Amino acid sequence: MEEAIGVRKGAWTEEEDALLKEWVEKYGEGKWHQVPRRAGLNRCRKSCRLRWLNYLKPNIKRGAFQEDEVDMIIRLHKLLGNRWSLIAGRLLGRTANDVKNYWNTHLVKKVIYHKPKEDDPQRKFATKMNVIRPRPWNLSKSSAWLKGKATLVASMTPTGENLGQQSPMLSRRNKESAWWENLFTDNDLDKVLITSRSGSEGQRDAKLWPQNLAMEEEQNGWNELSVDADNDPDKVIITSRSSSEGQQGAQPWPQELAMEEGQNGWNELSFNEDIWELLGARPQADI
DNA sequence: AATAACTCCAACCGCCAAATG
DNA sequence: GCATTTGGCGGTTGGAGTTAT
Repeated sequence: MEEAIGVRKGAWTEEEDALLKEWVEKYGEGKWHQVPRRAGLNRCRKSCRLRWLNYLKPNIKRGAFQEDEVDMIIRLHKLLGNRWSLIAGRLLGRTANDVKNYWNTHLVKKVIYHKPKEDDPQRKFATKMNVIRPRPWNLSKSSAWLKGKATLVASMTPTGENLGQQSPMLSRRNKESAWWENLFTDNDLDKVLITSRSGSEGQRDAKLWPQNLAMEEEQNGWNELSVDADNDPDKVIITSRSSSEGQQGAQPWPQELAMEEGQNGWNELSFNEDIWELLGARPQADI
């Protein structure tokens, strides 16, 4: 099944790099299973792919991370979690491995999300939320959603009430596809909104964007993600609360970053703004 | 100068989902 | 519908280089 016995491991030699580079430049990326044999490399397909993506691919940026890159990593990590490939996709010339390594060696100790104290009286109102794990997907002729077979809208209230028709077969990728679809569109805004809120209770004010970013669900309850007004990335708060506890309208408070899959909460968000614009980033072209 | 401790990063590993037969 | 193959991802590790003692 997997790789053949006796393949080389460890650091790549210049000769191996040259062979791999030559093959990819000639035949293009992909078909990695063919690469070792046809390029004359005694390496596994995964090793070839990784070597190309992380080292040999043109336009890969080397050297220290710039201040703006670090800031972007921190902000995107707060939004996306350990989705290194997605984060790297927003940083020109950086690979997912670079970003991951940088995070693990430089940032993981520095960046601490707000955590509620054990005796925080408001802690009990916290509800666990579904983690939204968007993944890049490729359009395929067999994609169910493309054929209109998949139910993309599968909203749930924080109390677990299913608002839409959620197929039991709705895979994680389907959910993520839905997330991405809605990321750049403003449909279904009456179901789930991501919007800005003014400081006053319940008011929305798009002009204040992005001072205070909130996700609201106009159903039985609501959850929110907020960004502090002083734009200090270290003060970004990801929080949730349940209106069923009678706390709707209270000022946001730091909550445990408790976004977990399979719990009650929202499954889908709709952004009526370009989130990358808000983050000060533009999607990069493939590197 | 020797070596222990630490840092960094390239590479490997295991898992998952989509594609394919 | 099922089994296998493939591509891709995030987590982890090993070793080279650097710094501290």
